[in-house]
Order: sequence, then structure tokens, then C-alpha cells
Amino acid sequence: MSTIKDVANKARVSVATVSRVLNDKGYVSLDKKRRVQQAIKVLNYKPNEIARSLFNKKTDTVALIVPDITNPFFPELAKAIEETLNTFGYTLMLCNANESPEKEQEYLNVFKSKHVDGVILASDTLSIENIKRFKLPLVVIDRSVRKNVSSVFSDNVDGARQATRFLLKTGCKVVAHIRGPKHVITANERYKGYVEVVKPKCWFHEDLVVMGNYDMKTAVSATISLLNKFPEIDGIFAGNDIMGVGVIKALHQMGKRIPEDISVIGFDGIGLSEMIYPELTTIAQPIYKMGSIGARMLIEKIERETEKETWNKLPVQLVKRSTTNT
Amino acid sequence: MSTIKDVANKARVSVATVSRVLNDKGYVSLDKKRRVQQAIKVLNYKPNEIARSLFNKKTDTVALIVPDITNPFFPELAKAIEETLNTFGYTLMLCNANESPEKEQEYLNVFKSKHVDGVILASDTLSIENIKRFKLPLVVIDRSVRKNVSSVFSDNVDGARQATRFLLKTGCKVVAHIRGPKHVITANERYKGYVEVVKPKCWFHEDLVVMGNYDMKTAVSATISLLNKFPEIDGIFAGNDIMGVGVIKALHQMGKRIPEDISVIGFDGIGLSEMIYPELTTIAQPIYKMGSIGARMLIEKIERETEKETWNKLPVQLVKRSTTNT
DNA sequence: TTGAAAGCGCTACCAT
DNA sequence: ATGGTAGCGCTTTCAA
Repeated sequence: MSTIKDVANKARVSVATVSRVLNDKGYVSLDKKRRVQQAIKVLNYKPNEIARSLFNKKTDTVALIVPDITNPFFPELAKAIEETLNTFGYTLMLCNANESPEKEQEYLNVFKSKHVDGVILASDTLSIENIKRFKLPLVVIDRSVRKNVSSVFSDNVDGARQATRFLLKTGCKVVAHIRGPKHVITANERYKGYVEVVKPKCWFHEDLVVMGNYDMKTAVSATISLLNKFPEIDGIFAGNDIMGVGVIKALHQMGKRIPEDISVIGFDGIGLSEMIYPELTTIAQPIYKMGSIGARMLIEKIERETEKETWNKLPVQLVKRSTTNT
Repeated sequence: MSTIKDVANKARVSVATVSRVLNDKGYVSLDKKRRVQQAIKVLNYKPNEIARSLFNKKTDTVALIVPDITNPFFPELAKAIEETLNTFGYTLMLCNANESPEKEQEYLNVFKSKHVDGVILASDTLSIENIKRFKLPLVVIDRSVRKNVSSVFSDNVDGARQATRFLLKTGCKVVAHIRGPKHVITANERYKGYVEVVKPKCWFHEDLVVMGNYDMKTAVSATISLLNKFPEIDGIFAGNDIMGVGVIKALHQMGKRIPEDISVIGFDGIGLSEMIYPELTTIAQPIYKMGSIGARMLIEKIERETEKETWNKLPVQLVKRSTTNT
């Protein structure tokens, strides 16, 4: 690997001059400029970004922490973030915290030593206070929504209201909800939206809400126990699409027809929701947009060195498919 | 952010001494050692890995290039790789080439400048020759299998044979195959295994094989056109699980019963295959193992600085579920 | 317009 | 056992 020195030698100029043409900064005569460019080409020289970073205190890399890379929502989000970052000259370091606070903590330490320029957090095991101690430019996506950190997220409450109302409007008499974990904000918000709509109904009682873990397995068992206890249920609002898929699976197993016997609606709008049969009606988050906006917000923070925290609530959209009546 | 100098000052020793205790190298008296450790704690000092890398020529980072992060196979693989890497003190840079040769090329350039220690390649748009020019420690997983590069992959030919035979054994009379893209090696190998088994059959003809793109959409249309042309088909071997899901979807739409009318088998063993209904019978690759072995192989290469290329073919396993007869 | 040299934070060599 | 210092590859002052 050739260095700036090699280039300088070959072009018979000083390293300072090479640096100048590299960064297009300061004066350099056309003649020397050409000689340098020539030498660079001949030697196939590429600046050592490590050395550059040491001086500049900038690595042009950004880290993204996701809670579970295996949940299709996050790859979709990651893709958007990565693409946006790339167009601005950053590269992404994708980290899977695997729902473990220790790992998340450990990552933050690594980021600090490796001097990543900023981090996007889609995980939620650590408190924001804890993370802010690291003094890294930060934006939070989706899960953790706190007033005092830049964040982008969708309107979960409204989405849940829409979902529940839609079920009711299309003929459901008794709508249950399989909610996500207590410690996940989006789960709480979606629950809130659901309750708002059903609370006034005479048929509503708290046992129509059951806990899931935002994964398929728990949704299957939740569905089964729900229907065994309350056979009158004819609509289920799943806290996310993965659980929606679980509900469908359970319903199939139980021999229920969808949507004739029971309607199902999910939340997220991940690709999976249209892969299955019947295609899942869902509340679609603008996943790509969330990622792309989040990335831009972070870059803004990094480059403007601003402390200003901004807040971005995105609208969601009902996508009618085949697990609900028309 | 405090530096080694700050620590040295606070502990009233030289930076050399601090470096020694940091790396546990060379002699240092117990007294000074304690003073240094104390200072480190007080200042909350973390070594600057950038500076370290500049000297060591080692970044403890490894890059993984996947063709499409949105295909669930790759997150599962990435997870395994990341976890393994982490236990050996490396961090992973996950890169989504998005099936684009340009992006893959661009990434390689970045890796070179950022001095990643090695790369794991699960993508296949670039030729190995092209990649080898970069002279980076490299191991290839899954897709590109070349004799002259360290690689880990599963026994696709055998898996395809097993899949096809199983369909036949469970009563299928005419088995079709929806294969993956021509330029993807695994697709060719699976095709080969299928052909080996069906070639001797009197009912076999080349039109029973149709092209898919390893995604759901193409599988749906492939299934429909296949069955319209050849209604006698009663078994479909899909080139991967995503396409298997597409087949199931198409079959549902066409009102076919699975497996009574038509049996389906996939390939990969991704989580998705058991999320859908009916659960997809498939040939499971040892995904986690592939990732973990690949990561180890790369680390071996990096740390031993060996040029030796090793080759690792892993066995696959038939997982009987509900899309096939018993 | 150009080059010499200091310095980014760290490691390792060479004295002592 | 300890410290001074050169040097990793680069950028940026400062002088010329």
C-alpha cells in the first residue's frame, strides 16, 4: 500500500502539496497538480482513512443499533439508513444488540473508542440518560421516544385507532388486541390507541388484551388462549406484523376462516405482510422514510455540531388487504 | 476525551509506562501499575482505537457484504457472524450491496481505505479475480464458491437431491423446479441435484424447470404459469424458502390444496419457513454454523496471516413439515 | 505557490 | 523497571 510520501516522491513535490491536491485546498500550480494526480493514478494510491481520522477526529462512519436483526422490520429500516448515509459519504456499522442491555452497553463503548461520528438507536434496552453520558451525536428511531432526544417515529396511537376502528367498521363485534412488551414504547402507544376506541363499548373488558413479545411464537399461543376463553372474538388487532402472521397461523390451525370468522390486522407494513396468504391488512409505517429521515437528522447533527434536538412524528397508513372484510 | 498523556500526567509516569499497563506488556512496578489504573478510572480513559490502528495496522473490524439484507437468510447469517466475531474481539461492518456490482466495488474501496482487517463475502456480483486484487483477507460464504478462495457453503447438490427424492417418495408423480438465477452458484447446484434425480424419469422434460429470482414475486408468477401449462404437476421444489413461500401463496390463490393436490418443498430453513401456514417442508442449511465457521476461518486468516485457502462443505438436513405428504 | 515541521494518540525501541 | 522519542500517514500552520 503506497502512502502520501510515495506519491510525493514520485511527483517530486512535498507531502504538503500532495495533501493539498487531495483535499483541493490551498494553492497548487497546475503543473504540480497534474504531476500529483498522475502519480496517484500510477501508484493506485488511496489515502489512509485511519491516519486521516486521527487528525480530523472524524471517521465518516455511523453506527446503528437494532434490537433484533432477525425481525424483518429492522433490515428494511437498516437498508434505508445505509443508503441515505452512503449518499452523504458515510458508511454504516450495523449492530445487533440482540435485546441485551449488556451488548448495547458494550457497543457504546466500542463506538466511543472507535470514534464513530454518531449513532442511530432503534433499540431500547438502555435508558436515554445512560446513553447520553456517552456524548455521541444521537438520534433515536422507532422504539425509544423521549422528549429530550432527536427522534423519528410514527404515529402509533393514531395507527392503532385506525386499525381498531377499521375492524369495527368492517363488521367486527368484539375486537381483541395482542400487544407488545410493556417496556417497548411503541407497544404502549398502540395499546393506548386501541383502548381509546374500544373503551366506550359495552363488550370491552381488559382481558381482551393479551401480552405478546412482538414475535410469532407468542402471538400463536396468545391467539389460541384468547379464542378459547372468548369465542365471541371476531377481530384481532396484532401489535405488529410478525404477530399478525402468528395470529393467522393460529387461526389456520384452529380451522377458523379469515376474514369470514375472524378479521386480523397488523402493524408495520413489512414485506412479509404481503408474502403470506391471505395477505395481511396492516397499518403501514413509512419505514424507508423513517430510516432516511433519521439518517439525515443525524448527519445534520454531526456536521452542524448542533445540540438542537428535533422531533419527527410520521403519519401511518391503513393498507387494506385480505385478512379483513371489505 | 482524555488521552494517554493525561493519564500519564495524572499518574506521574511516562506515556510509555501507561502504554505498558494498557497492553500488559513489558515490566512495570506494582506501585506504578496501580497509579496508572487509578488514573484511568478517574479520567474514564478509553484508548483511542484510531491511533492504535494507525500504528498496529489493525482495526479489529471485519466487513460483511450481503446481496440483499431484506432476504431473511442474510440477517440470520449476519447474526451468526456478528456474534462469533464479537467473541473474538472484532466488530462487524454489515454492508448491503443491494445486488449492485458498483456498490460492491465501491465497498471494497472503502474497506481498503478504512483498513478493515478482512471481509466476508456473501454476495456474488463481482468476480473473485476482481476481488482478489484488493489483497484483503477474504472468505466467501454461500453464494460464490470458487476453488481458490476460502469458502463455506452447504451441500446444495445433495440437498436438492434429497428434496426431489423426498417429493417422489411421498407420492408425487411429476415434480417441477423453480430455480434461482443463472449467475448464482447455489441456484445452479440445486438445479443440478434436481435434474440428476428426475432425468431418468419418463415424465421429465426441461420445461418443468422455470426461472425465478430467489424472491417471492417471481415465484408466484412462475407457479401460476407452470400449473397452467402442466396441470399434471403435483410437486414443486422451490430453489429457496422465499420462493417456496411464493409457491404456497400462488397455490392458495389458485385454490389448490397443500399437500393434497400439490406438495411443496423449499431450501434454506429460514425462520420464515415455519411462520407461514402450512409450515414449509424444506432443506435446512446450517445457517448459524455457516456464519460462525466463516467468521472463524477469516479470523484464522487474519491472525495467522496465512495464505492457505480452505474449503468447507456443510451437510444439509431435510425438515419435514406440512407442505408435503407423509 | 511551496515545503518543513509540528502534531493527532498510540506503540515500541533504545537508553539508562 | 522506566522514560525519551521516533514514527505510523495524514493535515495544517508557518515561513519563505
